[in-house]
Amino acid sequence: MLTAKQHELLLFINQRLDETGISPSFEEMKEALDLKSKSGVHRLIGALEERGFIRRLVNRARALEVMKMPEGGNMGSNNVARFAPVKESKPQIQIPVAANDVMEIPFHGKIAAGVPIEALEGQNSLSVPMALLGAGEHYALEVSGDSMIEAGILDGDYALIRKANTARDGEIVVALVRGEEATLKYLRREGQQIRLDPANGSYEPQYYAPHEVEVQGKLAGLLRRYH
Amino acid sequence: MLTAKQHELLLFINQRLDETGISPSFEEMKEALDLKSKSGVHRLIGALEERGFIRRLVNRARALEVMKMPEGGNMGSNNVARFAPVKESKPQIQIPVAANDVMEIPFHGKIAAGVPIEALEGQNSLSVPMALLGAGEHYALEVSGDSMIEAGILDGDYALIRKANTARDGEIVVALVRGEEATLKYLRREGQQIRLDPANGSYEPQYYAPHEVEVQGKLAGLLRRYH
DNA sequence: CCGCTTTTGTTCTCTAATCGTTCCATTCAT
DNA sequence: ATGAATGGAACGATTAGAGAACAAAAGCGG
Repeated sequence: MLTAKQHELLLFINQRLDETGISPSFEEMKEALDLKSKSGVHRLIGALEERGFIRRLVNRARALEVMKMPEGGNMGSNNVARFAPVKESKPQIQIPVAANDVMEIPFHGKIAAGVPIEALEGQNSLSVPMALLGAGEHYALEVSGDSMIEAGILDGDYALIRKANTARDGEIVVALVRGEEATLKYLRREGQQIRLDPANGSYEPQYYAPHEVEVQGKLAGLLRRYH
Repeated sequence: MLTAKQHELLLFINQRLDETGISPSFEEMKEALDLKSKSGVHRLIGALEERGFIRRLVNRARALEVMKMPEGGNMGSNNVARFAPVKESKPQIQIPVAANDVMEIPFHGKIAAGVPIEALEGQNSLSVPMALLGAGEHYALEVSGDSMIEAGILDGDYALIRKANTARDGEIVVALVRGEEATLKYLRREGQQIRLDPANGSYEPQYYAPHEVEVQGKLAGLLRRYH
């Protein structure tokens, strides 16, 4: 895979990086390889780069980085046992996912905005891993307010909702109340009434007649971003 | 990868972050490098950022963050055993998936499992919307336990972690304690001590000496699945 | 909440030294 | 000889240091 000189240079670079953390300059490499011109180093670097052993920023001073070492070459400063043969310790480029475990779902704006959801159909969409969703049709909402914090749902979170007209007791649903207000709540039935339960001690459960509440979907997943 | 000055500055930043938790200002860095103008510092910072060693918020005071350290450079707080093999010193490149705004990140198992994270490198991976991540290298962990429930992080959630060696006060980090136990906690500095704060009234904050705690990353996002 | 001051970060211009790139002549080994 | 490796030197780009003016945040007092 490598010529003697290339191997020697690679070893030198790695050693320097390891000892000082500073890449050698072409001049220094020239010295180390006992060459009399930098042009040779330039070619060797090119070869090493082409073969994927090093990476670099062109035209930048001392901007070398060792990507992998040939078999037998010790690398790294870790004095601890080296578990993996160097080879596999540098998984190279990550293979792009075959877009099939990802799903684009529409983003419908904020919930608890006092507006029925369907109203604000934006064309924004969000890509989410399919693993978070099940079968069925989904959409996303941004959670507004703190009424569900005790369920670990915070202001600003993105709720992934599976469309549904019904839900079982205790599930978290998007409920449209009197055609006006969409909220995310625990759904519970109590006798002839529907009870929407927030998960926050400072809010009270709300009771409605069945015809006042329309289930628009149930919570299937949650995304949060920490800035 | 680095020139001498860049290396020196990086070491200084890392040390300061490690000791005080506060990034140095340009003025302080100027002094530390024995310069007479801040413009040089500015250029060095730019170079370090370009090379991925630090991250920063432009126009924000003292908003530096060390992403990785060069080989051979001792990373401040870990005088403790370093278990992680080479991996972390040579991060692989994360490639945004074809046109989509989705990224594959490695899944490293459960946290709070009593084992350093790097140790249980599976090759599992998770696709997450890029919108949830920022720049940098990320990985995912499954949250185990209820120590962070008051922060809306529940048992079974997937935490998306951005690799980093430092964090600011109040951030949620993956902390490796004494090289043994990895936990997700609020990081706070109290005098000469590191305080790891759970978000659960039934748990007590824990105090450690700086060298006992190694920050392995900070919380960047969260995924949850409702069955 | 407004305006003021201080701190901190950004940009620009010069100058000098270091560093990387390129092209071409030369040498070496088969 | 002939292809590959080497040497040499000119050239251009980056890095670095200094100084100053400017812009943007943060803190403060009213």
